Amino acid sequence: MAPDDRAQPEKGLPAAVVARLTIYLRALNSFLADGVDRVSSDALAEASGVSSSTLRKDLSQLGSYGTRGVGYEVENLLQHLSAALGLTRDWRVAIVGAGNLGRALARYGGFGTRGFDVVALLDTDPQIIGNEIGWLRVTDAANLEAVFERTRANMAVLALPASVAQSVCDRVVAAGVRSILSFAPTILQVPPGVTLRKVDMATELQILAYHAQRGESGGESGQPSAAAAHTQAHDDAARHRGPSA
Amino acid sequence: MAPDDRAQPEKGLPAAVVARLTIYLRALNSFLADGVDRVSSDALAEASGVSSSTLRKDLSQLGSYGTRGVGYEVENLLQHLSAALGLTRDWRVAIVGAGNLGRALARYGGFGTRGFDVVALLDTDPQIIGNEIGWLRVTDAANLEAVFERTRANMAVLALPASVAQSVCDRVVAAGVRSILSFAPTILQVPPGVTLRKVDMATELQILAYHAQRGESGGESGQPSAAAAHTQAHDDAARHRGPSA
DNA sequence: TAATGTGAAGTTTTTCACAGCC
DNA sequence: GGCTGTGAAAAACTTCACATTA
Repeated sequence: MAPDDRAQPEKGLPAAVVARLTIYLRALNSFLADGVDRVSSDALAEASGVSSSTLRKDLSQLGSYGTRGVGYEVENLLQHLSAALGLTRDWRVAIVGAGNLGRALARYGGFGTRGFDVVALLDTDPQIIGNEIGWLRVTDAANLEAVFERTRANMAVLALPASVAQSVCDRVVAAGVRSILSFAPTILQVPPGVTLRKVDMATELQILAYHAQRGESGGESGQPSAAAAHTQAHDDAARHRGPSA
Repeated sequence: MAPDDRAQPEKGLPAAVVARLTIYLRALNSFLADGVDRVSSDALAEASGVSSSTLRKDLSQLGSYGTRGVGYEVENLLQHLSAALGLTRDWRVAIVGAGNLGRALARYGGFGTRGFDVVALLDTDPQIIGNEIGWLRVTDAANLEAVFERTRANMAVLALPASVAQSVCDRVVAAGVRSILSFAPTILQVPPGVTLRKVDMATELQILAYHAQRGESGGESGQPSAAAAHTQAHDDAARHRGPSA
């Protein structure tokens, strides 16, 4: 049995690849908006800021969605990438923390590519609870568990000060959420089976500082390839372990 | 051979290492706040969510700042990490875009660990220009070049809609900034010599979706090590090329 | 004795180069 | 002819294991 083991998005993709797929997705959407029907691996790689070999290797892990001698059909590839990333179903996101950042995120209408519904916005501040932000009303974080159950939120975005981040994170996990995006400037611990990603301006600025500090070294400039001409930084690496069994 | 090529922070650190240094920095600050004087590589690794071998390898690239049989002095290591990351000098950050996100970032007082001064906040909206946000007054982005020169900003944070991000980015680069952190949900192209990092909720959610979609696979559970028990995702990878000469 | 620092081994990721197909 | 898909080579990164040193 099992005539074809290839093209199994369910099988487990390297973290670095997943991170790049999101970039390709954005580049493809951009091409689509410009009315471009087909792209070559070179063109897409250029727009994405990666090498064309990396791009082809990445895409080949999902299956053979290109046509030799021609390239990739933008819309088709977009479909397959979306499917691979799990964007065909809808995700219900609860934002915890309606301070400056939480409000900004909630109002951020173009919530990336669609597929992510913000279903709740919570806070503990009585002055903020009840306010209308975007299409949402801020609910009391004291009822976090109830709100998560009612809205069936399956992702949480933490827009909280560092001091309360861990305890709220624990409650969110206890409420059954296993995908968390934290904007809190602190290290969080989550149990196995929960995926946590972290976005942090301080970290990013520090990395920029490192590169700025050492100035641009007098690197050699003989690279005939145009593929390395631009600069783009991105992230990757998400670890998680199996269920507690 | 080559008796001592080590301990040269100026020599170029792997991108993955730089990303982790920022985590160690945060963990160390946390230890410091708790009044802890010394940490072992095991303890610091645990708090940072990495293996102790990785931690020691990383630190050894900076030099030998630990004491065998004892561990690392928190304050001392903090100093050395800060120096390695270029955080001993001050960086002047201009935030371009005073919409919801830009305002949130500007008000974000604990700007990570200190070392980053927000020196300007710019926008094009006449209704926003002149407003006071935090300790700043919003200035007209039409004068971007003048503002950057006057404030001697050497880092820029872009909190802009995708539609104008590239053109503003170009102006920022033309103004001489070579370190840019973009929150705009779009791919940006910058010339060689400029370091760009990108923070993007859509990307992060998509990566979470991927992991959530494939559920937690029934991985084998025989790992005796406790080092992999928690989950933390972080970023890395920043490419840049030599000066335009 | 305890815990760092580090060569060496192992694993993952990227690049190369070209076979295969349109 | 042109461009994808992919094995093989190269590079980067992580883990292991232990010599080393306070």
